Amino acid sequence: MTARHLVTSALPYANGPIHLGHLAGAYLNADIWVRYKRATGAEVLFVCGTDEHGAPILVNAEREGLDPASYTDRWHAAIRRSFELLDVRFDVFSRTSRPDPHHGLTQRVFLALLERGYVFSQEADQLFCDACKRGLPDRFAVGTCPRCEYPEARGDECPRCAAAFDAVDLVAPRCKSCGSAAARRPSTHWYLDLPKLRPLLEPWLATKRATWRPNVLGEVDKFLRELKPKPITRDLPWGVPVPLPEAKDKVFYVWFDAPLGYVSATIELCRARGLPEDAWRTWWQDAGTRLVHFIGKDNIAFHTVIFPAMLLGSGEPWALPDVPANEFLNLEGRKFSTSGGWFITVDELVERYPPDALRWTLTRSAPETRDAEFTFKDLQTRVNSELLGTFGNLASRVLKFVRSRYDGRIPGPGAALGEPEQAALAALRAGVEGATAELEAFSTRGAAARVLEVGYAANKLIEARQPFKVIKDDPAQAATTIHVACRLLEGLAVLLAPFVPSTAARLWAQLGLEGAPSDRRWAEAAAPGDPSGRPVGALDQHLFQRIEDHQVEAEVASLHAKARPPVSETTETASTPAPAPAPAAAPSPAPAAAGGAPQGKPTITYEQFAALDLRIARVVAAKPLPKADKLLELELELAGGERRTVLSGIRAWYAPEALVGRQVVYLANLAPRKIRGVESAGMVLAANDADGSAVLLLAERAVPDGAPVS
RNA sequence: GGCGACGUAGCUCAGUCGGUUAGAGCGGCGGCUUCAUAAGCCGUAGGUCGCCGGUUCAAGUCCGGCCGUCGCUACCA
Repeated sequence: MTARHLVTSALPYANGPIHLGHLAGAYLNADIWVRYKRATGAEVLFVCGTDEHGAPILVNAEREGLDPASYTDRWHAAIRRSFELLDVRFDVFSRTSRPDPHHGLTQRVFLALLERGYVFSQEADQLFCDACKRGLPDRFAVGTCPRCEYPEARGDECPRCAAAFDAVDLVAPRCKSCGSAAARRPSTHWYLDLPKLRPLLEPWLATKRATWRPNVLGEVDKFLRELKPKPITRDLPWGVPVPLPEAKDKVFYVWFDAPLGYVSATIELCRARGLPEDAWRTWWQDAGTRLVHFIGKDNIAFHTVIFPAMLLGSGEPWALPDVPANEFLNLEGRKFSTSGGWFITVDELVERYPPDALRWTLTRSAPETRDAEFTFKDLQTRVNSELLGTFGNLASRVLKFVRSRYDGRIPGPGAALGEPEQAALAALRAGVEGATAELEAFSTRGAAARVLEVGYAANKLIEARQPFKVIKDDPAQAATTIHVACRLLEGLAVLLAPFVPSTAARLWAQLGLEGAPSDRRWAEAAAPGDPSGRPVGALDQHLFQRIEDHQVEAEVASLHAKARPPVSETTETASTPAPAPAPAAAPSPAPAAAGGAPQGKPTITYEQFAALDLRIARVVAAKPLPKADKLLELELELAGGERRTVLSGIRAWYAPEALVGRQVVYLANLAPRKIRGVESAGMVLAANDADGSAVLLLAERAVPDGAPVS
């Protein structure tokens, strides 16, 4: 078995708080696994850090009037603190915005890939609109479909024949906004040639098929089927610069540099420890190291295909990972939604509950095989019934008995071990074995269940022997039982340590042991030492505190109070003062959203503005468009009962029935466009919120339908 | 819409390679116990394993179709 392990947790994107869903998905399980591995004597490095590049951070920083560096400073600090509060202890928690070593490393890997032919640049003609004086991304170009000659094809796809192509393939391309003919200008982009890397990738993946989870393999296969070159450069002022003279003003796409953040964090740590400059290679480029990426299901393709492809293609002997990806955690029956207010931050929960209560609950409900659920009722059950009822009460009943009947010293075995004692010790050994097997398969949830079973067995021993009763007639027997129970508690402290570290340490002290349970080797949990005669420690504090019904009710109520209704009603104005800007924090590395910053557009004349036929229109009917997740088909009424059908991509944020009767702002003279088989006449105006959600512009008070807007 | 994962007791979830009467915890009901934090232990009720079809001596498990949930992706004039 490999004794050196490099463990990573997905780099959180530095634009929002960490919530329970993130924790359960990729951080807590990693922390537990690392603690377990260390207890087996393995050498482990646990690295993480914030992912700080990409357009969303740039945009959000701008909105708050901050430069991206100070913006990410804030979130980096907040996220780091949240992990500390829950005792998730990384060896290093870095950030991808540090030029040294992160930028240098990223550039070096890029150059290696380039040199070996796995990155190619394409000086593709990019469409430019000279009238608008800007480049035309796919979406802003229209033209004639090269395949079916449909005259209104979009830049990337033909709505009629469904052909996919590049904007420059369009026949007679023109600018979508002003309609003038588009010019071509060469522009260079760099691509990671994934199809070319496939031969390196597949032999390695083949070795993983037997052990990886089905959810992971499913994503891998899906991604491999559609493997195509991926662009790795962008025109942004924030990111790792592309180290080529011809790539001035270009940076790497955030997904390219982010996973290398794992490596740069390692380099940073080695430096901080004063090791030689190449020491990090022991962790990343030595056959004796096992690499494990803990991530959520949204990140699978990046960690199983793209990042390994980058490493393989660079020609250095990189370690390649195992990828235990979790599914998602829901909260009280709904998805976590930062923008919808349906979330709880770690910081806020730690004010009311001990970290260990949260760690245990999240572990027991971890979404290892499918989406799972966190509820406060569940927290209560797991704390009251499992932690307190099974473990806490066990410690209490046994140790207090030692205190009161044996003068505070653990008795030696007064008699030979009987069947119940043997059975209990066998259960402990089985627990160690079972938990080990689960952990080796990356199931912290399964392992916790096995530890719980040891607790059950210990309680059964007490019931079977009734030492509190037997002590009168057969003191030797009672002493034997209590002696064995103390050994079980010692084993349990070792087993519990990765899951509930601070509680395990307190139990350790209550047992009168020196040091900490994490000092003890994991396998030795099965055979605790002889505690005879050892004085127990202070018992003035219970291991766990009960969670009362009223607490559960209060939590659920306050969650509902701060939540916006899911998709039911249009948001009322003028209420929430929009406190913390909290766009969804995607566990990352993830690709940046494609939508770039709405850069300031060129000044236009009044005539140009007046060319827009803006009007107020009443929504008289609304229904989801079939086969489209985002689109709503709206029936609008203008003056004199004139009706228009318009499509709008707001389905995620507005329930159709809630829109009927509302007066929206409508652009009436936009060229009609057929989408998904339905012709949309014009568009309804909406603002884009920080998290990308749409907020409709509505008439502040009722006006006649069709009223002009100017 | 395409692709993927999932759908098991009132609730939360286990079920390895197809193999006897499908399991656990919580909740319900009945009992025991009082060392212990109203904690513990025993027993019991409760399931058409989403639906339909197929393969097989045998299907919760494999295959196909359908429905539902979630994710990725497309649509967001």
